[in-house]
Amino acid sequence: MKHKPTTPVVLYWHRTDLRLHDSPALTTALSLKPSVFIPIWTWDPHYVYHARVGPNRWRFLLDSQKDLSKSYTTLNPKQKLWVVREGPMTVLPKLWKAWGITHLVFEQDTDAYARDRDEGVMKLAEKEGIEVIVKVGRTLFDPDMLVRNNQGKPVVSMSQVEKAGDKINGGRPDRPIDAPGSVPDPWNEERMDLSGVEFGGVEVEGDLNAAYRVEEDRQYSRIMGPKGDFGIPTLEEIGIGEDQVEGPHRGGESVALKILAGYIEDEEYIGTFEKPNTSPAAFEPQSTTLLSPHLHFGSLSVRKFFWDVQDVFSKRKKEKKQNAPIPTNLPGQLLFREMYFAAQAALGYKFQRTYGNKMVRFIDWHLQSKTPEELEKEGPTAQPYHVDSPEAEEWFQRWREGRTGFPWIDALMRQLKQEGWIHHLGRHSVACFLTRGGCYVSWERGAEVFEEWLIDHEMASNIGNWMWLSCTAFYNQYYRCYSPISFGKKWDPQGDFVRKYCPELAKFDKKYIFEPWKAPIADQRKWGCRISGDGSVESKEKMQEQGEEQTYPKPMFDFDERRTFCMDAMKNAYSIGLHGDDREVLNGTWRKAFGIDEEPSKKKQKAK
DNA sequence: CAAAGCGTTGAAACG
DNA sequence: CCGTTTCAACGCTTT
Repeated sequence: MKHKPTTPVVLYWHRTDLRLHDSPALTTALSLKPSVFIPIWTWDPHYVYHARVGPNRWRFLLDSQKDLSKSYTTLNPKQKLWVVREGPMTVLPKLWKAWGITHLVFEQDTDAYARDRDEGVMKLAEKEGIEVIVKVGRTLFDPDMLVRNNQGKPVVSMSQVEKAGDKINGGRPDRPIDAPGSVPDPWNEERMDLSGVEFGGVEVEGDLNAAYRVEEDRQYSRIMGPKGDFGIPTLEEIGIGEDQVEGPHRGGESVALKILAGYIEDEEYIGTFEKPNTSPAAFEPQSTTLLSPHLHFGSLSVRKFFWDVQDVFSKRKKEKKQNAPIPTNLPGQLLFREMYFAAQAALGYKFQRTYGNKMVRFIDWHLQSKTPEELEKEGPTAQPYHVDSPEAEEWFQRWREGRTGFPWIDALMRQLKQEGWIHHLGRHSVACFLTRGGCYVSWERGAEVFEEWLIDHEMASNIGNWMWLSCTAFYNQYYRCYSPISFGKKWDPQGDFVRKYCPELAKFDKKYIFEPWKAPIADQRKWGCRISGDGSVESKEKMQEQGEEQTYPKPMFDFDERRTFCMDAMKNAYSIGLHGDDREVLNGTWRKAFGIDEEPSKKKQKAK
């Protein structure tokens, strides 16, 4: 039998659980009565260079880390969040050795990369004789358990989630746990110092976020950080200029708890909240809670959110007040999250893409992802998709940059880029527009843009929602299509939302605000903005030479024409009925099934 | 104007 | 006659 030290030296590994309240893993770690307790964050180069992360999310993460670190220091002046700069697989064994660690504790993570990483770490720890404790705390239910309760299949509907959830504690997640009132000391300064430990270096090749680095990247030089103090990275170290971070949304557990408490106080809001009735055009304040980024970084516990809302529901029920029903109410929103986590858990890496994914319908989109084999051949700097149509590529770029010429779409995309958040229904609008209701571009392109810009980016929810909106999984009523004109008018009848994010249209009458190209040229002149060109820098400059100060692009296509095209194409693709794991998709012969594998000359003949 | 698909239900068929 | 299986019809899909 192995000798167990009586005084545990506990390494607590924070990842997407940047909080002290309701953390089963942290509570367990402290219940070991550690003689030494070291809460760390590993600044993982995988996330830094190989996940798409825009400036707003970087700041949100740094906010969250700073807030947590401060909370630790408040509990114990010797404590903070100790940030180490290196990949976990190489740096953790160094820490175990240098600090004489006996226990490693962390919260179960959810996406495929994180689960692989954790499995690797656990194997290493076992070899080194470190005891590892993992607790579920990121979701209401253990996603693996939801899958097991659904006959091992990914859950694809709300009723399946409820049924599978009912088998766990009768559908009632555990109540939240209080934050600790104290934390033990780390080692003394001398023993904490890792100056003598060799820095392993990092692989920077294929940096997906290189475009944001306007300053020198100084994140990695030593394990203890450039200042040697285990400090939280700064935006300057990451190479991001302050002026790139425009959004108003800030991170941190104390911010999250304050926001939640504010909503909980408003019992009418909590009790009557129905997502479909909240406006995607509302800003300052927005119509939903905006707690999603806090759920992502774990600065808010989902169980705390769930039970605080349930308690308001119970109170209202006693008072004989109606509560909004599942799935449109707040708990329902959290259950959708569970559905996506469980689908991800069931499929692993395959969940993230079409290729090899049995749950996702195959559609002959433009800008299809390259296969893993193609990407392997082309190396880490490869373009991730095929440009099968220069026109579709142009549409995709214009969508991304908010210059489609449809003000509703452009306002949303600009809000997304500037602030890192848009309302759920706004996401529906732009996602439908890019895929089945406009551009007919692969949902995987859209998911990559959302991954980059959303401060609340969560792999499972992002991928799941893109499948939903593109009608490739979870949802299939492709004939229900969002119109960028009438849907905008419905939610923003005065056009205020459009005017805020497309300020060049600020003076346009509401009659034309969603279709500015229909405004007479005299009015366009009067309102100080000509509808012309494609919104690119070149096209704007050209107009300026002609004396037009401001321009807004013409619509990049006729929407009704595109809607008809897309619906016919979706109907065709549905009737062909391929899925991501079908042979034709894996070996590229799907083109034949769709009749687009022929030589161009043959195709022309056929068209006649 | 209709397009899809899942789960439920209840009647009919079956053994 | 009864219990079981099958299948078509129907209602519901967060927006």
